[in-house]
Amino acid sequence: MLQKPRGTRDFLPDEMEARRAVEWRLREVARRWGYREVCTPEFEDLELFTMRSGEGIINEMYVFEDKGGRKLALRPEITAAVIRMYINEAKVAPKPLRWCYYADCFRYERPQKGRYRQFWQFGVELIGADSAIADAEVIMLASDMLDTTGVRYELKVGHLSFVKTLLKDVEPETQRKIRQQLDKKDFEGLEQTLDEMKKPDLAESLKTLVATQNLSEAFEIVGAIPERERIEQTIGYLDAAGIMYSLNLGIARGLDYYTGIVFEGFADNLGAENQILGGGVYRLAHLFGGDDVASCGFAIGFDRVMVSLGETARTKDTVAAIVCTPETRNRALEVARAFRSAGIRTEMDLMDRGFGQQLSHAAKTADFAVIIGQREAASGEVTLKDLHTGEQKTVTLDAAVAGVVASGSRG
RNA sequence: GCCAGGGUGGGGUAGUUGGUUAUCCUAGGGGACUGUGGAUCCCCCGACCCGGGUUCGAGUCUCGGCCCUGGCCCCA
Repeated sequence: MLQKPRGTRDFLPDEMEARRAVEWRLREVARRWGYREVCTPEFEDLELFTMRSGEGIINEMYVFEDKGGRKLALRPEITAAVIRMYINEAKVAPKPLRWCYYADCFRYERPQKGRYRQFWQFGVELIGADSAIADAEVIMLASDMLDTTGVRYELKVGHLSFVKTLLKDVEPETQRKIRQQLDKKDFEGLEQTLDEMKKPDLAESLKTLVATQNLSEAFEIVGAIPERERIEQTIGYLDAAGIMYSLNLGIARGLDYYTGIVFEGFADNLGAENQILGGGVYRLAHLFGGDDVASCGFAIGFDRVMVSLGETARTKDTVAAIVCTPETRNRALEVARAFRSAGIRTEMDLMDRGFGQQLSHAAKTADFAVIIGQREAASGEVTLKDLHTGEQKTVTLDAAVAGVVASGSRG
């Protein structure tokens, strides 16, 4: 038997409905904040991704050559494509741009819990607003969006300037290493690295920095930094808005293009792959030949959110099953159309089942049976049977539709 | 890329020291039933992940691969 490709998944209707429900809640929150949806190609020039991250990531991407010999890649993330799109199509649009997207991405990695080779991200990008309130808005939106999914999470907010300032005399390669060690709280490795550099005194400062929840203390450690006022303002807005977050100045993020505030969200009931959100302030456009516009954005790992939510109760469609005889089928089609026009999911027997079998099947798959036999066809009424309670009554078509609609709004 | 545990009808399972046509439940389809439902009875459908090896004989032993689950690594 043919298998689906490694790391991909099939979604049956129940799961799709659950996913769409969460997806639409996210979209609705984004809409309320003014973030409008965009869509970029599923594949891009390979260069778009290597320009930013280096050739190394080719190993972790789906890369292919098309019939014209172009080197292409399935998108491993969306931010680069959105910024390319901004430069191509929207450079002169009134700033700021508030965009969001929901899209699948592809990475060639070893699958495990919460990590798949095709996965979905819901993200936002705020382009062209370079201010404390802009940074705060994106973090507040992140918080709002995670809240609406119902997932239980922790939001960590940091800023790259602290560590960068402390390490400003350190060569880039070592900086990278130290930031990773900080991110992982690998203090032994950190001390070793600093010893090798003959700067053991830095270890204490760095360790205090990543542990502190106190912004003033952090500023004392690093001394004067130009971003101080903006950071204080951003944090001030978050506090005033009552956003639940914790300060974590050791957040490294993977990439060098982040320049300011960074933040990450973690689900509290997942295993190794528990990061469900990541984002920050970055400058990327100039890499792709655009202006040096400041942007701030984040992406939510949609699949991990769904894993974290688990088998939560799903909103179920109310289903009406039409039960009829061959002679009354035309009338039944008319009745079905009335139910569908009222927004009710309505299904008819397609297998020439007998009357009793239709009911038997309806009892398994529907909430209501709408019975149209000879008697109902003659009188112009329908018999509406509530399949949960067993109650039934013969009423007008309008009354039957109204009854089913009312039960749907109930619950 | 590394480590561990797995893979028998759609789902869940049994399968003895290797031994006939692979067990049971469930789901699905058909029938009985003929205008009131999940019952009952009958019938049908449908599986040993793939390939090599050992053997008279492999679901079972062995090797390789594929896939799944969890962890490491990485994480744009």
